[in-house]
Amino acid sequence: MTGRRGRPPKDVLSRDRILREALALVDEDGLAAVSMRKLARRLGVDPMSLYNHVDGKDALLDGIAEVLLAAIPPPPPGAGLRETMSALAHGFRAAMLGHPRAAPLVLTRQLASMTALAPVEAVLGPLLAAGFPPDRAVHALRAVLAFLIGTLMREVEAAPTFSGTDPEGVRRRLETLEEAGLPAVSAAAPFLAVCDHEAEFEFGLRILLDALAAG
Amino acid sequence: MTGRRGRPPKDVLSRDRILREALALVDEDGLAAVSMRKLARRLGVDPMSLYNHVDGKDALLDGIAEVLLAAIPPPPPGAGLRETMSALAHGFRAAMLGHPRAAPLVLTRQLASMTALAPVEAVLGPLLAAGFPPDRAVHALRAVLAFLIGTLMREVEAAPTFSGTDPEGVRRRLETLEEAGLPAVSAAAPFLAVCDHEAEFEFGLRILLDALAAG
DNA sequence: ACCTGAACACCGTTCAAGT
DNA sequence: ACCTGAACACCGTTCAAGT
Repeated sequence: MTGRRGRPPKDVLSRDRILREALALVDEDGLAAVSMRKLARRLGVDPMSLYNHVDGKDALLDGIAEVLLAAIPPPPPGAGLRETMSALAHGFRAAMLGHPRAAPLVLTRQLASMTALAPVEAVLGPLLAAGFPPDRAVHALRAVLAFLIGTLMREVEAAPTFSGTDPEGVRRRLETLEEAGLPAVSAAAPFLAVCDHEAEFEFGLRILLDALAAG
Repeated sequence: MTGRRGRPPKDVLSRDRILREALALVDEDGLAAVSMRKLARRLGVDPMSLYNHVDGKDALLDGIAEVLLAAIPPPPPGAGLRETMSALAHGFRAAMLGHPRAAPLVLTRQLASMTALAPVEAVLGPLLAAGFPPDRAVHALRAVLAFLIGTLMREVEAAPTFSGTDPEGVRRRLETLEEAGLPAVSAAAPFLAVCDHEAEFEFGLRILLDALAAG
């Protein structure tokens, strides 16, 4: 009952509030725009106050990455191996696309925290239950994860025109590809000039899950 | 014959010399240490002189990435589809491992230059020759590339201890994994605590090439 | 055409001081 | 325990001046 009457107890600083505001800053202005000073300004606070809750800029970026990771929903409990892996892969993608400008933090950093271990457990459980020996289960997990990281990196870094929405951008890209004078590139130019990220994602994921089911 | 007598014509600045020195700087001190000023100091030149040859820091980083890409050897000319793709994949990996601290520049950036198009041509040619329709050839290329980017990112960002060389680091990691109290993670902990990057690379590559050959 | 140096508007972080 | 502000050692890049 104490400290909670009248208006809220004060918009006090906290690790949580700092991370939320930092994510908003990345969403709005991109990763390059993140600075301790600018973040402090947004929070109406002295830059050095942040250091009471966050262990420097690098730890701040790790923190943002963990917020993104935490947004991956757990897979449906009763599901089989393939459905579980597919659900987690789609959940991962959705979490990254929810904050495309922050996604490279997840895709680029080696995260050691517990938050990163939850999805690992969620994949490994069904793999072991399906009879995979632990070493092969880890192999499978890592192969799929590598693919996910690679495709999502392409998707979030891609210029919006690469998705094919902007016909002028596509035309320019087509032109560049043809001008290169490389025969195979020219022949495939219409397909190189655009990228249906979702289709690429589904294609690669299917191939990998098929291979794991077979192998 | 002019300007080449006595000692060399002067250790003059050039885009090439700048990129080589920048790569050396990344190799020695890491990406975070790269600054226009420090690079200029190494070259014995005013920072602003760099701008006569390179279009700012971002273009410099793109330039370094292109130097790395250019180191991928062309595949053996007479080879079949699978051998060609395998050779390029291994060449890509070798190029990144030659400069692990600079590799994220390649793995992270969308490169539009001609240098990036040469390997694409080298893959697409055999794919089309093998009868792949252009759209499926591009699909295949992108799936493999996504996997390569993901695995190599893991490999170059990994702490050296993750490779299993340092038994003390492995023990600490094992402990963390067991302490998490996640059953599947605990069961697979010995395999999660280390990573044989080469084996992971070969495993994923084989799966993908098999799938493409079959499909 | 290329190089220079001063200047501007920023950075992350340490440290001593406050409450 | 948390917040502050000055200070230090840096940044990338613009601009006017030199050769």
